[in-house]
Amino acid sequence: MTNTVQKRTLKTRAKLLDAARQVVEEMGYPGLRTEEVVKRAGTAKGTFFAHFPDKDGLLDHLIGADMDGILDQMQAKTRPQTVQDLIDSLMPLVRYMGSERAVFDVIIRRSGAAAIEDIGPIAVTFERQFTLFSEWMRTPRFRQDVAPELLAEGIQAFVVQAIALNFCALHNTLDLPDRLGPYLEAWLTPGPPT
Amino acid sequence: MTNTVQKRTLKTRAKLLDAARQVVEEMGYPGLRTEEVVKRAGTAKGTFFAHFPDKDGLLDHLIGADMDGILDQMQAKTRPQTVQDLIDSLMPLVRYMGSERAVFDVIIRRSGAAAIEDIGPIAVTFERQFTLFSEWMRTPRFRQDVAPELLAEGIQAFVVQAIALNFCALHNTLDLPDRLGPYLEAWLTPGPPT
DNA sequence: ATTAGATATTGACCATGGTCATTTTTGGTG
DNA sequence: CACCAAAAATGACCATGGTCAATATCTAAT
Repeated sequence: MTNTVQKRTLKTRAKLLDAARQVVEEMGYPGLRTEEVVKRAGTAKGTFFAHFPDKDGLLDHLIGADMDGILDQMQAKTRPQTVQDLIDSLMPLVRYMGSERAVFDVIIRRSGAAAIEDIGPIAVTFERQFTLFSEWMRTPRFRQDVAPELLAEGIQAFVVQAIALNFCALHNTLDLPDRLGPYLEAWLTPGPPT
Repeated sequence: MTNTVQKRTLKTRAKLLDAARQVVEEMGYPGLRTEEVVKRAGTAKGTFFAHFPDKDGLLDHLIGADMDGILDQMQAKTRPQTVQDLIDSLMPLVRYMGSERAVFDVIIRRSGAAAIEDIGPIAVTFERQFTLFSEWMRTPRFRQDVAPELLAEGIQAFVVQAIALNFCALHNTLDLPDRLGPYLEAWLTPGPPT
């Protein structure tokens, strides 16, 4: 019994991803149509859905790859020493996540998965974030009364909150770093307790 | 020039909402089809979209109404005095928000709006939450070094985070209140600073 | 080189959300 | 009551994501 991935599979997948990037470039995420992707890739529609479970699956790959690149940059830097430092380090990721409503929506939808087998690239980057942030928190510069992992999850929560509020007409008065600042100050370097 | 809302408008809208509730009852949110709603309401499809901007708009109303009811209950209670107390008060809302993936997704998508004019029922309940939580935070039982409003936004962020992780295969090991506990302890009653 | 079975591709087809020009109903006015 | 303009309802139609039985292609074994 053969059970190999054929070479053309990788080629076709690459063609689809390239075509998709091109379409996003030209029409933006809201203008992305599977028909158009398939047309440019020179494949049939069915091929698309043999490679990706659905349109979200494609977006997951495109956006996940971008996020992975940003995380590479972040990982190359030294551990942030202050909250301001942390925000500076976070901003590339935060700006990307909040760059478009369509992007943010996909990221939120795919940041976790109901089953292990459909964990996609974005969900993987969230695990990477978690690991990286946990590592960053292992310093006396930030509060020591709770585990670094908990602090890391909190950072993720506040990043999402800040971006979400920034998309909201009632709350988009503040710039992203200005919104993130108070959250993270309060979370990571709390003042005197009551 | 007449410029009034006709009586039948309200009737039709009520029929649509009733029909929708019925369909959700029978098939759940994932099984909700506009065709089915319209059929049961005895109207044409176009009528549906004259009353709601899109399917999400209908869900916004259904879910927003539920959340409003829960907030009524919460508002009737006295101000929570401890984190555990707070969690108990929050749980009805949290359980509802996390009851189904489909419900959570709509809530997240509609918790804010890009333009004032398309703020829907769910977005309104998020403002209500914010006001209520801010009020709850006006007590020396919780940390005093940051504004109650900031604490309130943090509570919202952690509620969303807890529910999101609970839907994720990699993280759904903890029960919701057990996940929320550490977050809110750390957020509202931080230990000795570094 | 042939063949068999696994793997990949195809495109007609379906399901469903959403549109809009047309028709019907409403309620105020002379 | 008859009339009219605004408001509401209609349903054929469109756009687009997704399916699947049929077909083509690959690869390994002989």
